[in-house]
Amino acid sequence: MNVRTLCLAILNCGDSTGYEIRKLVSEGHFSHFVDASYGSIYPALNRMEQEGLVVSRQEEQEGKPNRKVYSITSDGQAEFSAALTKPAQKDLFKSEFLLLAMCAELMDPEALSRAIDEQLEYLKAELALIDAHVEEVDMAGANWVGDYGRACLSSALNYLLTNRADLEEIAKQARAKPVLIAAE
Amino acid sequence: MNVRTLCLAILNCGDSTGYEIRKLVSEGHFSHFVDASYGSIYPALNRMEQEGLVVSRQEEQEGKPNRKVYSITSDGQAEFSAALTKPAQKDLFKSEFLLLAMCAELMDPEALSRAIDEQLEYLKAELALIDAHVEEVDMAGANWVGDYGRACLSSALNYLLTNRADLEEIAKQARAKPVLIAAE
DNA sequence: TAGGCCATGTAACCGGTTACATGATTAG
DNA sequence: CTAATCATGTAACCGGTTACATGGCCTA
Repeated sequence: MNVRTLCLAILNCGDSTGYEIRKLVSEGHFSHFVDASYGSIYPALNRMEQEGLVVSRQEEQEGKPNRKVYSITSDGQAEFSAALTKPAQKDLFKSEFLLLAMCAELMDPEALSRAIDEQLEYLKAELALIDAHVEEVDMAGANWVGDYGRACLSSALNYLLTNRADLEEIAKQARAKPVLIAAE
Repeated sequence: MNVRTLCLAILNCGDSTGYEIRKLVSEGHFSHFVDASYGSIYPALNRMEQEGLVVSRQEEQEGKPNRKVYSITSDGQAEFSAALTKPAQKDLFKSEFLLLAMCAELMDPEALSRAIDEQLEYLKAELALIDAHVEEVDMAGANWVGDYGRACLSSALNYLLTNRADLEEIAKQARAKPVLIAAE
């Protein structure tokens, strides 16, 4: 899923500006499963306007800069539909924390404990964000997606809380033993 | 986490070749939370050898091409430790499926059902992979990480199985009603 | 005999981020 | 007076992927 299609998806739900799209995808209720920055959103919007997939109008505001409000066209909707029809890409998940956890035996116990604390905070923050966003959004799918996210995050959180000691034990015991590599 | 550090992490667990590293990170037991391809692994390994973070030796094999086996040096271990000590990057999660789900009301019900089926298959396949990998690996952290993954994936799977009908209903009802956008 | 696995590597490309430029307004 | 928010945009950079080149061996 490239930024282009992402913008179409959001504009298909209603008119918006580049600024608002960025907020949605990197802080708002879309931010849990997509991301994009100004540097990719604005050029994408401009190019799509040239191609006739979206149109824009200037909106003046008092005390604030002008907004450039984009609307999706029927061509844009067609392109978006086409994107929806073909099989979705697989989820992408990258976790530095799990890499650390995998290498627990090589880690300094304190550094590991710190990493666990941070992961715990991160998971809690994500859960809180979902709660905050779901309230303020009225898309039909949003609640469903919110609950999906809660299910995953809370089971991760729960696992981490109840099993962190086991992981920390691995780091401690490895530290107690003489390092194997040195023995070779 | 860049490819460089990823290679160091793996070499810190034991000697390996570029070919093996790629297998581990994109098909093996690391593939659930990291990824990298030949085009980034080989250059990273070469550069790190120049910098003295790793060393290599040729190993001849009968009936197969030579292997270039890399070992981490003490300089490499130092760099890796440094990377472990500083706060880990947050998890990165991108999901085209959740984007579709969010836009359920705009989707063709059949396309949505297909997407759900595919997501279900994907989650099952990931779970099966974990089971397969955990058996063949002896790293201390691997079981812990495997269980973490199972916790997340199985709750996602479970949620999807028990709640897919609700999502499908959103798509169907939106289709039944006249499209709102057209009414504007 | 075709295709897949082993194994290493490179070059072109690309989708994106980071950092910057600009500038008014409002809140602390 | 400072920092943040609103708002749009660009240019340089970068980390990575894709696709290709090479070539022997093994399996269907």
